[in-house]
Amino acid sequence: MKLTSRGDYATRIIMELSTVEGPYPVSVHDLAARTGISMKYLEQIMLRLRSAQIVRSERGVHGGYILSRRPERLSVGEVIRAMDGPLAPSPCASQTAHVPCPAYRCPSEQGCVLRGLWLDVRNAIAGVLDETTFAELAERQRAVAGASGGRYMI
Amino acid sequence: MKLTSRGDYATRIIMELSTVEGPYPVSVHDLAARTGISMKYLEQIMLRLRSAQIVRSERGVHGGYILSRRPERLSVGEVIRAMDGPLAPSPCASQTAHVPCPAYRCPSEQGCVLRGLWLDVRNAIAGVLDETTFAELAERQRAVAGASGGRYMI
DNA sequence: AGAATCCCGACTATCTCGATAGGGTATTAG
DNA sequence: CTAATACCCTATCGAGATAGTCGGGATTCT
Repeated sequence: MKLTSRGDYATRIIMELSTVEGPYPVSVHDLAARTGISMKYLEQIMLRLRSAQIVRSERGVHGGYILSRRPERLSVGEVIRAMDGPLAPSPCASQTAHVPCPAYRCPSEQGCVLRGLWLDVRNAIAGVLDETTFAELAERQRAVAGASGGRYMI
Repeated sequence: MKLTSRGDYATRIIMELSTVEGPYPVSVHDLAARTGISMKYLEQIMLRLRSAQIVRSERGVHGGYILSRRPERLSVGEVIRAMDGPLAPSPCASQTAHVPCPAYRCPSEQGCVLRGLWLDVRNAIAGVLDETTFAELAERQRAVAGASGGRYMI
């Protein structure tokens, strides 16, 4: 049930973008500096985020990436799905990209006990990730930063 | 957040073993026939399950594998962990195999907002998988099999 | 024009997954 | 005792994903 580094990185990046007032565009260069991710790899991640319409880009000298929605309306689940695919542990339990099991193994989805279980797991995961917005994460960030008199900590 | 086929298979296998009265040993040959998994691959899975002490084996002519505990005391979580590792999406959020993030990326686990989130996800997953026993699954299986006048369906 | 920036495809190691293969060891039936 | 039945163990392999890296092209601003 692992998260890939892409998913983890993307979440960090979007957190970073969520704390930008403005909004004004942030360049890959700046994002790399702020997160410690290599520029080239970060660039790839940004392309995926853009094709998922989570960010939009502006080209040219003062270009960069901007959230395409306000952090209040952007959930962690969307970002993870854009990077790592469906949240469900098995395709047969996915709500956003459902694929049934091969028929010879699972003759009926309705009657499949395991699918019911994977569905419970999927719902548990989605319950957390789809209900957590980046506004909420930014809020938590401010709380811990304030409490610890804190330096940058992502 | 994917389950591997090993995890899926192992769950099916243990479900199968949970419905064996006795208990008496079931051979790899029989398990393969009942689940449709190739014998050789199934054998490997059984070795892992044995080294995790989820099943024990008996060698010789009437040998095979037996659950080492009653299905009431065996959770799906244990089986998944034995096959696919920790349930947590990130090692820093694992309770059974905790590994901190590199310090340059995450100076303090206490203050890490993302770790908090991954921990929520981990707890959501574990809440389902550690609370579901194979006795419970076998019960559900009987319920749907009865309701549909049912044939073998795993 | 030139600098900063995004855009895009190719490339490369490394790993894991899913499986197959082949032989070794214990137990028991006959 | 021996053959059959089973588990035990290690090695190997192809395909695909992961985690990056690299080089250059296109766009925009100064």
